[in-house]
Amino acid sequence: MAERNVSLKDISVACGVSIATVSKALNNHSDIGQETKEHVREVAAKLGYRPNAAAQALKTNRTNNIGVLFVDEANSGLTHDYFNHVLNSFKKTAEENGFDITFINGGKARINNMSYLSHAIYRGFDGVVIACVDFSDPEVEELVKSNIPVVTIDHIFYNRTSVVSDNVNGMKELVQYVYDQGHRRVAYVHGAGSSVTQNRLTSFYKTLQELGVEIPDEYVVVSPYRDTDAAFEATNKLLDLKEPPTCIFYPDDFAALGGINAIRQRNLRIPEDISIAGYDGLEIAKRLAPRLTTVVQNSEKIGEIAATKLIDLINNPKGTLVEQIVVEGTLEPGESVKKII
Amino acid sequence: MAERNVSLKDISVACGVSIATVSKALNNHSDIGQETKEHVREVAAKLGYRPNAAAQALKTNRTNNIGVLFVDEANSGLTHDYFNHVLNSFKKTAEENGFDITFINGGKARINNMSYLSHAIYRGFDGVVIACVDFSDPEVEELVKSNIPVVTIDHIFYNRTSVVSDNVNGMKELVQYVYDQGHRRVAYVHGAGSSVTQNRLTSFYKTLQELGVEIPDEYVVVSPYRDTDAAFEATNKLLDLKEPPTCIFYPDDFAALGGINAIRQRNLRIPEDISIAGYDGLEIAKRLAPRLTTVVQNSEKIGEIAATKLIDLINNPKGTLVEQIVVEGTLEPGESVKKII
DNA sequence: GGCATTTTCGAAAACGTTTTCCTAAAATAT
DNA sequence: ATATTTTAGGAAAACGTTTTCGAAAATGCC
Repeated sequence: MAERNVSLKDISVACGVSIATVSKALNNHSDIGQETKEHVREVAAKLGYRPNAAAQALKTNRTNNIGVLFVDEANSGLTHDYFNHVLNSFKKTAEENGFDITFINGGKARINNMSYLSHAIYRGFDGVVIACVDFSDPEVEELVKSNIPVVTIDHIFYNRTSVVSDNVNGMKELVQYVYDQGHRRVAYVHGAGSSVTQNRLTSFYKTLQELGVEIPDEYVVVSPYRDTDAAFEATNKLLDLKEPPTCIFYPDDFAALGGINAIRQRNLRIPEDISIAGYDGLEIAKRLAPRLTTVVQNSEKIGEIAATKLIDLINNPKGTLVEQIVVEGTLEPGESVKKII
Repeated sequence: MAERNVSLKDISVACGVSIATVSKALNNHSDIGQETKEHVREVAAKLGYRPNAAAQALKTNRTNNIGVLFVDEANSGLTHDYFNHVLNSFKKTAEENGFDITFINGGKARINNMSYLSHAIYRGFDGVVIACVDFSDPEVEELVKSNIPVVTIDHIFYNRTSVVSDNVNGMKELVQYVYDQGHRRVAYVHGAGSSVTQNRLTSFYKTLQELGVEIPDEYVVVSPYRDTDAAFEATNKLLDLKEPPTCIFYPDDFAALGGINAIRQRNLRIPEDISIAGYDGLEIAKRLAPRLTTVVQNSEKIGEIAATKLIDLINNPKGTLVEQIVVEGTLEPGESVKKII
């Protein structure tokens, strides 16, 4: 930080014009002559000028910066295999539109112990994307009620645009597929806690009901989302039943790994002895042997749409309508569900 | 953005003191009386004051913001399972120290087509962490030669502090382990391109040489890092040899999955018919059956140290010494290497 | 009570922009 | 030739802070 960065003033003295002229020339205003524009730009380039984001933000109230709220219970937002795909896609299209991305930090590690909203105001984010958090957190609510443009992912707030994966339809297809393979005794390891998993569970029940399949209460057991060890336990519980299921649904692919381990430990084979299905369509689902039957969520599209919508909102806060966008997933049959008869 | 945010001036009129006094009161300067301090703070809280980062940055030349350069060839930075663990850990300790994190965007999606350095200067990052990029990129070099505090991860630049995973020793232990299990015909799928994979390869050669094991040239085949399909092909090439290896090393756990698929496709069993080893220690390594023999890198520690060192550098640019920190990994024996004899 | 300190506070400049008006000159019209 | 319009550029305020320096008020000391 020894030498100062070159500023508009430096260019202005080098060019013999005013600061205003330099600013307007660089921003291509119409009230500056063509040759002065070119001259100013040349000198700016020669001097190695780079604009100062802080000064611009201070003056214009625009930062070209989007806040990302991406915290889950385990504080593992970035290592969450589904959400980091969403985020990566979000980041890509945000950057293509000239926006940077910075995290709104959570947990106890806050700057100055600021709330999410305070943090967003402090940094002057033009907009905020919320995903992968505890949506019942009052601080999230505070943020959602603010007048900062917000897009939520995989959760719907009244009066805010959101983009959600179609868990209802995805689960419906998955259940239908398993049913079509002949399974009637199906169990569900339910990853309680979020509207996402709740939607999946509800759809699970509803679809089976429509198909005329009844499932005993003990076929539905709760286990935290994305927790292989808990899924391991839950699976054992199911396998210990006097009449165990022929197929087990997991709340996510990762949890399915826990199930696989429990099953293998009993020297049972997948899918010959018992079938399983995951959800998410993570990379590993394809790579496992046997390939996991799952629903692959279109994380790329979700991130892209979220970014596009948020930027629309930023550029036109009043004129952009609030909407709920549902992104379809696709059933990936895999090999982990056996065809019965 | 309807209503203006409350500023120091608002507090100053509400309190009947000057702006300077308000600023000093909030920043706890010693030349403000205790009661005025308290009064100012009360009013500030009541009014819902939040500082303005842009104004502070403009005045102080500090942003409390760290730039993250995290781009790989496939532009999959965030979905890279090793690096997102590193980043997650980096983020955590940075935030604990009052720093935010924003990405320096790469690819063709640059704001105003700025170079990495320009972007960093534009945003006024207090420091930058570089990882997971093409380190031979001239733009990276430009950034590294600048006077912005920089810490690099898994790559060493002269005169910059770096924190690297000990790939040399890790690979040495892994080779030694495989050797101890009785393997003498070992092959290597080399993920060319980075100093990381280069170090692993070199260590592979060196350790075998020390052990008196010679390996034919065709036992080393190149394949891109983290590419399951390419690893699939590479594995097939190795299995087609008249005298195939008894154990295959992969450049990373992910690539190992490609190998597993190739092996399984031939109805060979792991490890009974052929042994394999990965590198990285990703979550999946533990979850595969059989559990993958690998070296687990201490991604959490790497991220934490990188953040700590960068912040040291930021807070004391002259007084902090440049160093290369090597973080040990740990051998995870797993079950994918068979004991011969 | 007078002097020297110490404490407490404020005026003002500065950081690097953008933008609103305003003016002077140049171009055009009459 | 004069009147009118257009074009090109500048002065200055403003955004919200921090910080320097100086001044006034309070306190200490004899």
